Amino acid sequence: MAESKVVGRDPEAVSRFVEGFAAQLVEAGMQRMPARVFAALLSSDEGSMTSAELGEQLQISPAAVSGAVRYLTMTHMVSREREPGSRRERYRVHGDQWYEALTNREALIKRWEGALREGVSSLGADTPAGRRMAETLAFFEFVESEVAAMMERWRVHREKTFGQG
Amino acid sequence: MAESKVVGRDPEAVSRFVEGFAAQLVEAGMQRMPARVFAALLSSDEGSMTSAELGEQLQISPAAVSGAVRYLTMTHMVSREREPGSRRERYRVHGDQWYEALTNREALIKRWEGALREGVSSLGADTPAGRRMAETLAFFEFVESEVAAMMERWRVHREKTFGQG
DNA sequence: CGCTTCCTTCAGAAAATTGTGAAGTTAAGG
DNA sequence: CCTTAACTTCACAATTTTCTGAAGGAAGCG
Repeated sequence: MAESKVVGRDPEAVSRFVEGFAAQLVEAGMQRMPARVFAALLSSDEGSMTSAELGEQLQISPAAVSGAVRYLTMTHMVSREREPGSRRERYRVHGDQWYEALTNREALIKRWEGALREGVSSLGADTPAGRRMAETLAFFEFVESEVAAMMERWRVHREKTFGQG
Repeated sequence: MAESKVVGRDPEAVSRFVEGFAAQLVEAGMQRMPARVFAALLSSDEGSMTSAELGEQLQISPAAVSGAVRYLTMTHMVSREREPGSRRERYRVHGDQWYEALTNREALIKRWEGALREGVSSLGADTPAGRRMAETLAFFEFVESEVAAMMERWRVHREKTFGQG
């Protein structure tokens, strides 16, 4: 289209993507509003939006934005910035920080490991069930150790493919 | 304790583990009943239980067992077996098949990739948002390719540690 | 120093999810 | 072939979750 440079973004196309991608995230277990907010940020050209912009695009109240953003910052998917000299806050999805958040179920896995350890000792390490749980525990420990290395390889791969972006 | 060989399993300790581990799985996004059923199977010495046994241990109706099991079999966390010459069904957690299910968000990731691809082309590969999404897409493709290799390394590691179990 | 703007918190209404009982279906065993 | 045991499906009730409007609080700007 001739107008592509200035208008560029067809709001309808953006919205379609946002809602579609958010729906996938919801199916993966994320709450609806955090998912929609995250998808909106991901599809913004700046990689960041203000609370008001989010509210308008998603047709939700400031309260809903606030709740979603609280969740997203707590899980490190999004960071908040103060626009200098303004009461406005910008919410930003960083280039790669959120990849880690998505895969980095660190705290979660730690707790699973704790629960499994307790299971092994309370059911007995010498019982069939105890052995099965010990093996499960070993699996998680293994994954944990591998993920760090994998993310490092990703960083290398990413730089090769996209430059230091 | 002297009775350890025959009684062995303190039902209360088992229940404590089951409910505790299930709660962790719930926090990770799994539905309550599937989580409880899965934890119960995991902590059983045979690695399998009948519908009736599950209903009794978890104090839930046959309908709830049925629903939970449907979910678990669909996600390949559990397999079902017919007890030969009986109407009873046994639900089993296999040694390692479920590890894969847990990490193998294959179908899910495929759909994310689809949604992202659509986003890249509808927002334009030459826009900042498009580039960000292309990079995200590359990340998922990278992870997908790495996970297979990681599971292979796990199998080797597992055999070394536990024998061919 | 007070006004205004923006964000957050809170209580409650609306909506979605979840588990049960009851009825229905399939298949073993006499 | 009929009986009966076991699992599944369905509709509904109860709980839980989710989002909103309204009130409250912090921070720039005149």
